Amino acid sequence: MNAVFKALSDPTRRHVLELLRERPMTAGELAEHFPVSGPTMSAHFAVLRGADLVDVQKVGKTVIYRLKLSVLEDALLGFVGAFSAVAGADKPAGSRPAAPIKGTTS
Amino acid sequence: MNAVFKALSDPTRRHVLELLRERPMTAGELAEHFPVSGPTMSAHFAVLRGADLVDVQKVGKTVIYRLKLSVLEDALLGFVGAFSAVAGADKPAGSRPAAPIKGTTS
DNA sequence: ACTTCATTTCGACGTTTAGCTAAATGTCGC
DNA sequence: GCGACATTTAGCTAAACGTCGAAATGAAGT
Repeated sequence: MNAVFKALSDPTRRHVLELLRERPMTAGELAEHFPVSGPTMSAHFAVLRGADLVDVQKVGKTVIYRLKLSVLEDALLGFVGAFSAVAGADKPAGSRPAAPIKGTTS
Repeated sequence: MNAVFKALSDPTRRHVLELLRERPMTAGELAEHFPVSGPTMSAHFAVLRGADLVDVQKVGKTVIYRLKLSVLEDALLGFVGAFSAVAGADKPAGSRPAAPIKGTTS
């Protein structure tokens, strides 16, 4: 889960995931959307694989990347869900900040 | 928004936000939860401030940090919301992956 | 077999980051 | 004003990161 947030910390990788949201794409197809070198993109893909955010399928001489939506959701919604009552994520009842620390607003 | 994901990429900072979810806390109070030095924590706080994820209030010789939930939600839910139909985040209708690329699962 | 194409691995480089200690800043009680 | 306390700033080191070009791998096509 730490790996997911690490993977998400780079704009290029987030953009890759957004592209993958529409449809699976090959490495080269994805790479066309970015002004960086092939090896750089390959490194980004490796990070996404390491976070288990994508599925890989080798087809001939191309590699198809496919988004693993559930992993993204589990990490992101699991985290935000703990903060606010949203997304069906079951969060503890006592989530409403009430204790005004020690001598703050008084 | 990139700053938010960057801030979230560190486990310590995520944990700080989780602590802040319960109630506002002072820098020292937060720092007690982590095995790192004060200055290191201060640097983490600076990142969180830079991402606008916390509000700061100086009270006497202490500094109170307060979670800015809406910023967290905007970034996180805005991102996940674009992927799946969840959290009331309005996402485009054509989000269902349908095009099976070229010669994939066939 | 040889070439070509798609992608990854390797080795290097510059930047960023998390961590530290020491020192500075600011606030309180005396 | 002085000393104690809370926090930040400054200056540093080591590790991690994003990027590259060159080389390696692997699958077709000829």
